[in-house]
Amino acid sequence: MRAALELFTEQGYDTTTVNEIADRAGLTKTTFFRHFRDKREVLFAGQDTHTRLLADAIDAIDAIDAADGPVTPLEAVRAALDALTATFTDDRRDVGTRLRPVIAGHTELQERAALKRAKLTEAVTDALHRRGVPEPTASLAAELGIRAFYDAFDQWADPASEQTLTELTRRTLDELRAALAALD
Amino acid sequence: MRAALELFTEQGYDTTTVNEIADRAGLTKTTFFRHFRDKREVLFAGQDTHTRLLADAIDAIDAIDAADGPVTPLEAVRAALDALTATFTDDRRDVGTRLRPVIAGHTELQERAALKRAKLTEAVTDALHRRGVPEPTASLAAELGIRAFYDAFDQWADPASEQTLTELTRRTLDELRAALAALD
DNA sequence: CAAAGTGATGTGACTTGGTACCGTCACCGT
DNA sequence: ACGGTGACGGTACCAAGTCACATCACTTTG
Repeated sequence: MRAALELFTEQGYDTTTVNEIADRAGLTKTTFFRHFRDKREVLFAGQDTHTRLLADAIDAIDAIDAADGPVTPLEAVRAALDALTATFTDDRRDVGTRLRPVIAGHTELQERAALKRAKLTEAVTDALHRRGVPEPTASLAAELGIRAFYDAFDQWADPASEQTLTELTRRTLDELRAALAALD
Repeated sequence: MRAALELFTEQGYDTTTVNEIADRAGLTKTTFFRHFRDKREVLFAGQDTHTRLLADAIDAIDAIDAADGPVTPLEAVRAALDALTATFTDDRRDVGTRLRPVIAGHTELQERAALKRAKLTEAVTDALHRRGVPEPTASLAAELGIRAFYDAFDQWADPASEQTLTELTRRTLDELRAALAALD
């Protein structure tokens, strides 16, 4: 993954061949494809981790319910986002910074990103279903939360920003919720 | 496009080569790629038409403003959806019906679909911006509308359904709006 | 302790999506 | 009759992605 990101930023995404990536990593093309479904996937690995993080956080709420009374869907989403964003420590910020322009410049990568986002939303939606939240409330809450995450990530990836991704996400979610009330 | 959809349903998406599609259409591989960016695109052509339809409908509202007073963002979105869904006449329903399972079975196609959806949302968002709707209101209204369209399309593609896509979309949008109010 | 199993990697051949370049042909305006 | 334009065919080529087979380290088992 490191080798790939380096080469992509050095010489561009489409002018880098999988063979080059594998060479720099000290591997072969075949081995590369054993770890990544395709060339794009090397930039999006870790998605499974993220979906699990979100789902587990929501599933873990049950214990709290009994103690502090019912947890609303948006509160559950907030908890899930806290769990997810906590893993984005400050030393990984530059990865996001370098990743963004590469994705922005290539449609095939935007497609993968769009699907990954949809899968995250789906994971949160399913987890909310497991808590008994009905449709379409569950997916609306999920969409709002995931959107807050992505909006916040965009700010976080900016080197000028100094806040935690957790803080940014929380604030963004609050702003979105406020804007919703004014929708109609 | 017809040749492609036929072959995909007959023998599966990945077992059909571009050469076969071109052959059945009486063309060559080269000509195929002159019309479609890649193999997937043959199933998603018309996206440009849809984005233009949505954007134009919203841009056309200005004339109405003066007459009947201000139009809210969601009303503008509703008008855009009416313009879009009006083009899905009943004789095109079976295309949607056959398209759905093909896309559902292939990740690469879901990616393209996810990006197309994002692009539609973006088009609506931009059009709302042109009307002076600020962020994040504009994109929230856009997301809600596009989601209503896709949810409704899913019902419409079901052969059992007998309603117009316009009707289904309108009703879905109303339901989503109602669920929003109950979000928190 | 040897044999067999397991999992990660390498090797090379192959298919196919996708691009580049060039030639041909029809149509159109002058 | 002439040159321009646009759509198409043909060929060669590159790189993504697959597959079958071999190797090697490590572990499990009799």
